[in-house]
Amino acid sequence: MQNELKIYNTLNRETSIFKPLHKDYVGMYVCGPTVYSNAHLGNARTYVSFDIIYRYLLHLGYKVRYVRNITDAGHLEGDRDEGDDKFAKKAKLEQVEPMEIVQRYTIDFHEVLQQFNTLPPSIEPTATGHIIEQIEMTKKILANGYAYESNGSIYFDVEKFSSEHHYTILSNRNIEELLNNTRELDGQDEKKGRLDFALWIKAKPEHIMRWQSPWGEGFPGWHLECSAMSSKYLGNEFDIHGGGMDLIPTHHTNEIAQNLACHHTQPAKYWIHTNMLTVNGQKMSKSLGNSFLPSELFSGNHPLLDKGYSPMTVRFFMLQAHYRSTLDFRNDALQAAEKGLERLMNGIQMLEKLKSSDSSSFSVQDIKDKVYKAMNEDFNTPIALAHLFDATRLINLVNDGKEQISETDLSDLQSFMNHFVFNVLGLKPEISNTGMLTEELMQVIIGIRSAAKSKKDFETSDFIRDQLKNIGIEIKDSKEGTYYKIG
RNA sequence: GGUCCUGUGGCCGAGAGGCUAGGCAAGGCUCUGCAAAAGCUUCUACAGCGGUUCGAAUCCGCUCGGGACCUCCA
Repeated sequence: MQNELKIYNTLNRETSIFKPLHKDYVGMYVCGPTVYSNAHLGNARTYVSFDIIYRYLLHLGYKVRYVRNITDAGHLEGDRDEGDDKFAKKAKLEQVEPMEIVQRYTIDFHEVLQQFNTLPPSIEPTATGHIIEQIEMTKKILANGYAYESNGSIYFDVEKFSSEHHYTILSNRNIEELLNNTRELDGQDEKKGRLDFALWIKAKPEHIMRWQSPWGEGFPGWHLECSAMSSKYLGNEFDIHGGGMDLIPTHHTNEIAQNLACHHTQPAKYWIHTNMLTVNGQKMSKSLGNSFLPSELFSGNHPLLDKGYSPMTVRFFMLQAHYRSTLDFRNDALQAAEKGLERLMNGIQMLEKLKSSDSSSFSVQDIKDKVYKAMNEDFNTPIALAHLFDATRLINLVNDGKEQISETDLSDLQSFMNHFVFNVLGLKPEISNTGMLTEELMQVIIGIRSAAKSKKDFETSDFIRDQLKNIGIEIKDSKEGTYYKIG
């Protein structure tokens, strides 16, 4: 099963069988957030997508080292390589220390990802914790002749690099066009070429976040940190490098260039890129001002939403689309996901109560094979889910006595469904946080109502039901008994 | 302006030459004191035009929509 996993690789735009560099081990680096503001839902989608990839690799038995950085310095506004970085800017705005900004939004990021039930990475390095490594790398790139100093800053020489290497291998862009693109350049005297980017930036006097370097006080360029940290924790060559698609043309392109210029190796064997989350057909982004905060989504406190949706509904919603497709975010679609998730979860609950027969009228192995096949096709979660829904239908049919399942098949299906849905897809049952007292009180009330019902005192039973409904508690009678739902 | 991607039923979304995706919604049925829920089941599709092919949603061309990147972005 393991050897059948296929991954789409941005490097050659082909889907091919995944072969790790070292048998049974996988090194995976994913570009993390720049923590200068709240994580929005688009950010969350990327990390949920890589969470699925991480979980599935673990499920296949790989020992995975998953490194995801926190960018807490050096990320410039624009590519002008001048002025304040994002942290200093925000810090000024909010009148706090830059590291307070970093702290606040790092915590926010972790909280958001936890709500979406993503597993933490193995290592989560920060840019500020790896200044020395970045300086060392800059030195090497300088020594190798792919960078130059200009007014206390160090720039990567793209033109020189591209004469020897395929600079645009990831983006598949035409380098000549990029170089000749007559887009407006405002005050770029320091750089030789318009594509050149900063490895190290000289700090202005008012700049707070600054470090001592051979070239004076300054701070590192954004692209360098990922190169430095991935090399440090995963080696010069590792298996998977991931991130959002929007990182392809600049950030990842430059990362590859830096690694080649420094170590003479292409860092990752497989480059995986996730697609964007859109709102009404447009990319969700901070600059467009159409981003959703997860908290707004959970509470429903947003003009585009009718109501709030739980983190698991949103996670499920994301899984219903392939990670390389754009996913359009809208109220109706969330509503549909909420119902769909409920159906799947009900199926899993039902599975526990199923009675087995002497033989099975359908093949459990067949279901499992189809689900694995889908996941092996570049982590195709929508198809995997489709087959899990087929399984759900069969579970319900067994319950209705229209299909049969043997004892061994039943326990096989139980462990498979539970493991796959909870551990691989990372869904979890939503626990109502009403507490034990509410639960006990509800059981008392339901008991009274059931007693009235059995005496055919429907006036009383309906009265209880109506009163509860008024305070937002719904009573539902089913064959298995009466249960309630809050909200 | 340049480069590239994309257009699937009421909605979201898979598929990528012949074989039903799936979920939601809608209709029917079952269960039920009633209601709700739940379950089963049915239906509706491949932007338009032309071409290749025995056969196209899937390949090619054109037209018309939508989007991304070329600036920071997950």
